[in-house]
Amino acid sequence: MSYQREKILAAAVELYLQDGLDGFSMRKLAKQVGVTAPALYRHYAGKEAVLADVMREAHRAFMSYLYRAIEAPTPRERFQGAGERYLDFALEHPRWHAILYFAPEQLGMVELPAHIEAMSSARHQFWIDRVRECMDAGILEDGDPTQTALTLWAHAHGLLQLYRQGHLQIGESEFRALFEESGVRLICGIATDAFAHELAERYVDAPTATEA
Amino acid sequence: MSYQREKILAAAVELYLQDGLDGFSMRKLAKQVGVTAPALYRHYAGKEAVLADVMREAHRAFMSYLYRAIEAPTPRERFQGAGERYLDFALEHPRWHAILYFAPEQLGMVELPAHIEAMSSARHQFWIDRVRECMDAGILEDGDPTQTALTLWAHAHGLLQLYRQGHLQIGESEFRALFEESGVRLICGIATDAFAHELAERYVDAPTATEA
DNA sequence: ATTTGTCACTAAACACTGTTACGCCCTCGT
DNA sequence: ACGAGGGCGTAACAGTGTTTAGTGACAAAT
Repeated sequence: MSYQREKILAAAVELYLQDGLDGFSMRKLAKQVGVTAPALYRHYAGKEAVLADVMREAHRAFMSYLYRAIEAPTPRERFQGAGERYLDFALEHPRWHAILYFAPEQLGMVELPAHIEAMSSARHQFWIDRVRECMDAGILEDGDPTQTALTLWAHAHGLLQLYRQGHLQIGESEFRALFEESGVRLICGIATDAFAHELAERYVDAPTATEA
Repeated sequence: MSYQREKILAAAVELYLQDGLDGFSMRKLAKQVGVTAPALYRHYAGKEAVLADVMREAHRAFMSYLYRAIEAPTPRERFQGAGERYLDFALEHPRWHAILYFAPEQLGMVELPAHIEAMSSARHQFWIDRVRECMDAGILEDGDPTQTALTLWAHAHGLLQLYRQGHLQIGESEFRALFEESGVRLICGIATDAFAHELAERYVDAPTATEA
């Protein structure tokens, strides 16, 4: 990893955080580094390679947020803390959060690079671990932690996506409250007991939220 | 609404569905219509205006899917049917589903046009109505239907987003099953009874999923 | 019947974009 | 001292959204 490549990456991160994905161009990046655009191609194969590295930095930043939560003493606090760190990261660094979930084609790729896929899987695994230890602690209903974690992930990700794109016409503090309330709803379930019982009979593998 | 404008819109829809947002250019569109690019500007203010109309068509197509579900006789069937139509639309017409949730900046806008916001709100209202009548029918726990609908919407949207972007490494049929199972988990809740009780005490407004 | 005016269109251009080919220069190893 | 190679700049290509200026046709008005 040459010195110049690191310099380019640092400038790319700064440029992306400042101007977003649409405002990110190789010529702007070159100007910020202090060279002409073609010079960048000595160190990076193309724009997509630069953005892949920026994505990697975003993953790292995100991970550093999440891993702060595992210092808490109990599974429940780790679980809740991770949720809070997730929300903090997304709201404090919206551009970094956004790049984590850009479709490959938006970045000019056909598929995400392997090392990005790996970090994405690691993140997923983090949630699975949080869910599993909560199941072991008797806080979450037993079941496949992978699936339960996915349900949680999808819900949190979906809420953030809707907020970030303006589909929810509310401010940040209201959204924080809404995020928490919606999470509670997801954890407690939204069905009446009668309906939950009926569903539990039909989907035997599903967590029941019942038992008398 | 002139004849030529309709012709341009039809070509734009075709071009978008074929080549996606990245492959969509004013020059390609002009070629498909049979004119040169600047001619388009007599009928549309710019690319963003064309895309806004394409978005409107996508909303209409989506609505036509959703509204098929309200023919069912019971609230529960309408609710479940709407969920199925939602999934059908997203999987059968991924490009049309995608444009519904593109960020304004991706389309070169600062904010979504008012008529798009309106259709988005109408869609949200559709879900609120489904939730409300399920609450009235005693299938879903009483509460603010707006909030419960949002929880459901976020979950479904998040799952689809994750699937569409390849974060879930599975095929379509597996995803359909996963989508349904995750929905059941959301409706029944993922917490144990003890934890759900505790949460319900702290968040008095939240649905309880308890009561003996 | 001639003029006027409006409307849709084309050609050319501007300011961008990502990327490549070519040539220059400087440094490093021999 | 001298070749080799790496880093860089210039110019260029193909593409983008958009604007300006000019052309032609056709309808309305005098």
